[in-house]
Amino acid sequence: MERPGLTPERLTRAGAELADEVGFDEVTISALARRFDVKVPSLYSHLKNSQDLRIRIALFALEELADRVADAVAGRAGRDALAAFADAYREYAREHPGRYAAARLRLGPETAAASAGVRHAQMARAILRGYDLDEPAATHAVRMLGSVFHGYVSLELAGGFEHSAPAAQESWDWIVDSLDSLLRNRSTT
Amino acid sequence: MERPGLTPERLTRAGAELADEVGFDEVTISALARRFDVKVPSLYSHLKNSQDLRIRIALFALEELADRVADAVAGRAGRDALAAFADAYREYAREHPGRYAAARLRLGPETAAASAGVRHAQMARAILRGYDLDEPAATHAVRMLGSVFHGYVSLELAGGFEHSAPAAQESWDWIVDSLDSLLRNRSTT
DNA sequence: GAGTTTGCCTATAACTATTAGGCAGGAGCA
DNA sequence: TGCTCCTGCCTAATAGTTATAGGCAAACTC
Repeated sequence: MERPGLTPERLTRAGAELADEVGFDEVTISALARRFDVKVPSLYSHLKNSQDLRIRIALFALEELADRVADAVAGRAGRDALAAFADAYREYAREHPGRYAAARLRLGPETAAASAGVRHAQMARAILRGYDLDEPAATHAVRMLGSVFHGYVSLELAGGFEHSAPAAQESWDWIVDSLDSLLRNRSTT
Repeated sequence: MERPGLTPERLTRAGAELADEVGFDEVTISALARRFDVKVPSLYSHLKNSQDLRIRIALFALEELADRVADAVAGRAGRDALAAFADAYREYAREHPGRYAAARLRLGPETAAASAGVRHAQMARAILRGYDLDEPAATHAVRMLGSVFHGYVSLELAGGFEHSAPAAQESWDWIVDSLDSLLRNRSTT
């Protein structure tokens, strides 16, 4: 009898793929066991429970997304950086809807503090360095950017813009443009 | 044996209350049956299945929220209307987190078209009348407002602003203010 | 090569969703 | 008042998911 060689990492990765295929809410220990052709209780040697699986997928997605965003904004500044930042989020969500949903999972304070969520916040602040905002405006702006991007992406994923003109891409460009000029207007210089 | 007098409407309302207490995802046919002190299969005379229950709660929440928003913006225009619109959403979400989550349930095209979701879109457009935007800018703006408000509220409900200064209310005011000036700048007049 | 550990297994129990079919009490009619 | 019917909640049964306990054999350790 060949051992499938289960590990928390492999299970997490497979869980992320499963999430993209069937939706994060549909990620279940049972489905994961089926995918590895293994009985359900076998997974409990590697995962505490199904919430543990969800959290692992969330942390994995946060890391992966942070890497992508970091890569996208590297070497850019100002409007360019803002657009790269925004597009990185949107593209990740479109490519990996299940992982994106996972990244929105509510984490406990300790878990959140140890997650790549911290990098996300740092990168958002870095983007804003190009706009010369002082506190508390910079914090407000970070929150606004997070809200717009997350809100737009989740409405788009929910199909909100599917059956109406203009295309989602056009509104996205318009919004990124608007945010750029808004932030420039709010600049202290 | 007294009959509890179940109806789809009573079940929907109780489901909405349950959602606010335990979260929309935790709303279950079983929990609802317990709440009415009735056996689980009894509910199937009134509800097609658990997805049907979810959809009913979603439609109920959309109606209730639309009523609130309509009430809030009545007789207002411009910045005033924008703030009232925004606050109505945020307050509803804070007061009824489960119902708010329900209102974000993905509905089928036919169901969505027959829901109060249509009124929401109309109200957003009405707010923008005060800013003289032409198409397609008006549509872009509707999408942006929806994104910001939904994004902010869902990040706030997820606890994203809990452990950092400044208070969520301050950022909210700053954002509404910023959107107002952004829209005025984009005005055609 | 014996002993130990690891990793997947069977068995079991609880909860949820769903369907089928039964029974009793209230509504309508004589 | 008595009969019938039908509505509304019931019991019974099946299936899927989560979770725990304990077994057994393959794979490391020395």
